[in-house]
Amino acid sequence: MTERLIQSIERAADILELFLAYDQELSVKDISSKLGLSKSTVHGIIKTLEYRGYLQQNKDDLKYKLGLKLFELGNRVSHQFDLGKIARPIIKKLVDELQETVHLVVFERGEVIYIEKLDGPRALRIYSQVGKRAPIHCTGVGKAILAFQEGEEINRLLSNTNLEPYTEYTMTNKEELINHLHFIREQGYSIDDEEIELGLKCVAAPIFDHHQHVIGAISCAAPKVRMDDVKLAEFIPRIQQAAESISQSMGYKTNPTLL
Amino acid sequence: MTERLIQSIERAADILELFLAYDQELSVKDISSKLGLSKSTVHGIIKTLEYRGYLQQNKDDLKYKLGLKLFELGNRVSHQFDLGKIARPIIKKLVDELQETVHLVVFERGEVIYIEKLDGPRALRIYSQVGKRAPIHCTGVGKAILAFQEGEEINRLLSNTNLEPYTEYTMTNKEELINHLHFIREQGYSIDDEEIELGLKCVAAPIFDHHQHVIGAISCAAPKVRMDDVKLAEFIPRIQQAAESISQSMGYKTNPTLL
DNA sequence: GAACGATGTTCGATAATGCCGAACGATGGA
DNA sequence: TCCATCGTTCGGCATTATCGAACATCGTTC
Repeated sequence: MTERLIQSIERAADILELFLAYDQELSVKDISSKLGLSKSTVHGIIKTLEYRGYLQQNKDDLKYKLGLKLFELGNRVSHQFDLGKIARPIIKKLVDELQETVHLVVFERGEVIYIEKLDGPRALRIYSQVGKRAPIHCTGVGKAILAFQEGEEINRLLSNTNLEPYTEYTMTNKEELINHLHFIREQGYSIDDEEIELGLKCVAAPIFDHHQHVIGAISCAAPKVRMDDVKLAEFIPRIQQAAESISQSMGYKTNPTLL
Repeated sequence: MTERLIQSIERAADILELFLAYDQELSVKDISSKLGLSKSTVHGIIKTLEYRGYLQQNKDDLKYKLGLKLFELGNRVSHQFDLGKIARPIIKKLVDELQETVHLVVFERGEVIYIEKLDGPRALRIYSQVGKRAPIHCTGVGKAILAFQEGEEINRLLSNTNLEPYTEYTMTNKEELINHLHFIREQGYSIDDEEIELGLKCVAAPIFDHHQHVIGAISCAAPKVRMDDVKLAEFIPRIQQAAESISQSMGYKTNPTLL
């Protein structure tokens, strides 16, 4: 596949995505030095993006930040997601039943992104945030998605990742992780036991589309102290059932030959 | 101001924004005919946008839709908005008090966009949607923002608008509207009485920043039947108070010489 | 208050590259 | 099987995005 990509659009994308990495206002100088482009080039791109509402300039310090047009577009994306629409009532019911925080993520192009988060009644401060990426190797949802990839996809995805240790319990050995993924695939759900954040435990199950491909996952997250074996035994079938019911709404048909 | 904008970025923006206008999947053909560009040009731009995650192709019908990268970026924008963060608890309190739906909008570059919406306990199906634009001439928030513009700004903004009638009560006469705006400015709040949707009544008040410029507005929306004069008299000071308290959090200082 | 530094903005020349038209490929329907 | 439709590739040309340098603007220092 010999792509012929358009340079200036890529540069515009580079600039926009710089704001994802830094999460602060950036000056022309900042951007040009970080990307290794001349000030005037960056200036031209930025002014175009500003003109179209993709960036906005702070009139006090002349620095730039992401603009409202992206808010508008981003919001439209979430409405496009049938998955979100279908899953919302099911997730709501799950939160009511389990009294804990539930997440919905989608998987696309090797990335796992939180698209819905419904807090349980009890407070829980955790990493996850709608719109942010989830690591694939140390979250319940990431591992659930990874485990159900077809063929060499697991290896491909893991070769692009460097198994960053978030806590002392994060699996950083590739062999070990792959074995663990096979186990997850057999049992049909995944557990994250303080692998991304100390004191946090999650149970997750994969969601499939009508092609039997994994398109996302849901998880229930709670402090480890509230997640004992009894609770776990109670939560697991609920989450699997919810995931299955979402999958069926996406057109997924249970295939007896697969398992 | 002799802008030197970058064509291919503008074209990319044109394509992305086409999805705002049509809200459906679009094919290469659709896009090229709607924009008057050759198929190959559109193809190049689209593939670049897809490569970067700004569009995604439906593998079944080869059509495109907005991609997850925009979701990620758009979500980051909303977090950038101090206004949203500051206003949320105040809005929540307002909904509790009034038991009706409250909106928060921002004003930027002539556009009014809903950035927060908190439903009251009683159901209410209305036009507004987070991320969508609000018309300026026939919504409470739009008129509140318009009324407090400086100098010739009102005329400039209205000259770009064609006062589209949404209902039989929408003001479509420019002179009449401008008089009405002066009145709103004097009384400090605006009312929308079935001007955008039959049966819907809103009260709105403007939000100012530390430069005394209007940066947004909040409104309370309810079915007209629930919004009688008694309720109105009760709601107006609450909404004005909430708006003022948000303004003060934004650094706004009440200026006695202004009123 | 003048000189300086740092950064944003403008401008002209040039080489790169994005654009179009035409051809090719793939798919589905008649 | 042929045809129609649409997505994709390719080569040549003219457009235009890029860079460096100059200019503007702001804040700071002495």
